[in-house]
Amino acid sequence: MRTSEMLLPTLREDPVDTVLVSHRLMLRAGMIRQLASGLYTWLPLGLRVLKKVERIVREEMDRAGAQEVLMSGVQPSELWQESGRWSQFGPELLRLKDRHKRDFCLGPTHEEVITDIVRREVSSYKQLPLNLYQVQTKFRDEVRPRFGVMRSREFIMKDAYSFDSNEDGMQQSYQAMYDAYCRIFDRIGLDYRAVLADSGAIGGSGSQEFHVLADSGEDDIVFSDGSNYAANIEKAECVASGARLDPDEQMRKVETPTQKTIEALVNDFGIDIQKTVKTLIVRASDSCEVDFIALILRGDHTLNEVKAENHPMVRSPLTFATEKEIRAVMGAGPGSLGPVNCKIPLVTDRQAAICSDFGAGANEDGWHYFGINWGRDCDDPETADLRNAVEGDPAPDGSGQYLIRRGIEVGHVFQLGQKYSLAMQADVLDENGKQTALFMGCYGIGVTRIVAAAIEQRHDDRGICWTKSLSPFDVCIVPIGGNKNPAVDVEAVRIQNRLEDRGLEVLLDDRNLGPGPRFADMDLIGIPIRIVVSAKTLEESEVELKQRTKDSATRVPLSEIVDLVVKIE
RNA sequence: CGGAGCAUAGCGCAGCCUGGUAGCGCGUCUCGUUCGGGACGAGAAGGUCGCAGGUUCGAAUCCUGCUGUUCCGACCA
Repeated sequence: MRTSEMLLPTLREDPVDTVLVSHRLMLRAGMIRQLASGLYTWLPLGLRVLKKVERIVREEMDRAGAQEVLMSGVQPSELWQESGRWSQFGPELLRLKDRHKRDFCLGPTHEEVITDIVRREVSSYKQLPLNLYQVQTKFRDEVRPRFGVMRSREFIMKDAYSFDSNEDGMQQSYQAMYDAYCRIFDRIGLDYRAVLADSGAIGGSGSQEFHVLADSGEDDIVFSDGSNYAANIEKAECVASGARLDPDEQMRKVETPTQKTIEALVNDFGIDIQKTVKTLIVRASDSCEVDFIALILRGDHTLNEVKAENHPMVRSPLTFATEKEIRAVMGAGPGSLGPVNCKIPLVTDRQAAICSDFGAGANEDGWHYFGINWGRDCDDPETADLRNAVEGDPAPDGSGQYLIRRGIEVGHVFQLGQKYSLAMQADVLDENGKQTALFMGCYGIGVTRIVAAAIEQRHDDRGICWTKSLSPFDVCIVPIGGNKNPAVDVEAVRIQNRLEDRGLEVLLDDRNLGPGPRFADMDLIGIPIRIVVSAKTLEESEVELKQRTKDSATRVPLSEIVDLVVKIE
């Protein structure tokens, strides 16, 4: 390929309104252009990278025994009503009507469609296990698309679905996908971690996410410094550190006319923040006899909304009480709430439950109690894991302490179990001729997001630094001074042909520009190997070889250049 | 959905306050020179100033409404 014939609209200046390096570099390198909020056109250079990712994904999925299919991006509402998600999904599901006024949606995922095809076409356990995947455009009407293709509304995802007749089989299928994912991310060359995850609204039992570690990531990933334990902060278990001490103080009531926050309480009374608790009022689940319950956390901790929502007494979705509701049930406003004389059920975080001699609101405006002790001043608490982990927390397996890093979610594997097969009557006959609902797994990889994540991890101040596995071209050739010495251009083309004969993808930068802008562009678009052909080096039958991530170039005899380049990893 | 910006040539921006011929840099096109890290000269093209109303003799500029887009927050298999 020649740059003179390619649509390669590189930008010299930084585009405005780009927060992420990857977004800025993808625009500058001419990989993508924005069409509308959260919608992008992939230009030739970007598409080449995208296809590299897709190819690796396909090869490893095929190797793991999955079969590729392609499902419609537009889906009929009936299937979604059957699974119950037509009403569960919010405005993120883009709904539309056809000319006959029938309801459809743009598929944000394809569990319903795949379950439908399998229940129609698969009727016997002998046809299992089965794993079907596709590489498809998904659409989710994100509230706030941002960061270029990192969080766009339309994006390409590889989604796979496994079907087994029993739970054991499902777990084997899940493990096979987990292993395939590791191979995929290894081959792509990402620094990633597999972490435990909440299965969220999609439902099911086991779930792990694959995260690329990057400061720009949107998720907090919690690791143990002493073992392989790693989890999304949504999921990372928090155990109580230490044990509750015996009471030292008597409970006393203190007037706190202006102290409505933990911070004010700590500042104005000089008490240890770890000797305070805060009280949050949320709507109770339908199974409770009351409308609201109170969640208690230690003063320096924050509520983990996913954990809270998963608690049987808490309504899903998590709904905080309004100030008016709080006053009605508690008799005091937020800022003066606490466990003593609390009129509604309490659920207390494990760590808050081992506090002693602590301070909390008195459920009376303008008053707090200090020196509170569980069991003496209020009931012994019903405990649960409700808070977000913080660095230094003990790991639940006792192996060490938590560290927290940012991660970009690029893959997610779920054991769905029978959630969809039961809702949609996807059954097969088992060995005994008995109807049994399928055990499913689903497995996603954010293909477009991987391109951005790879750039987040591999770039410098001049531009992108592609790994060999993702680079849009293997080598670029920059001829210099061809206008003076025609041998330069002749030799550049000869090298190009010889490299292409060896199976490499070569970009020849034959634009009628000075060397400066061409070097800058080749650095920007990140081709890992650069060959410079100039009159100066040609006199000695040599060319210059430079690797994108190395500081200096080397001189190589013309006769050896092709063999040498082929060998570079 | 709350809050805050922005919208003028392909890109980046000035002009708006104080109404009166639409500008600058980069890029693009032509010719010539130039070729080891974003060259030089000469010439040229390119704009319903986001859209719709209003005020005015006259609106990019003032007023109203709308749309798009970005950022912060909430949200997010």
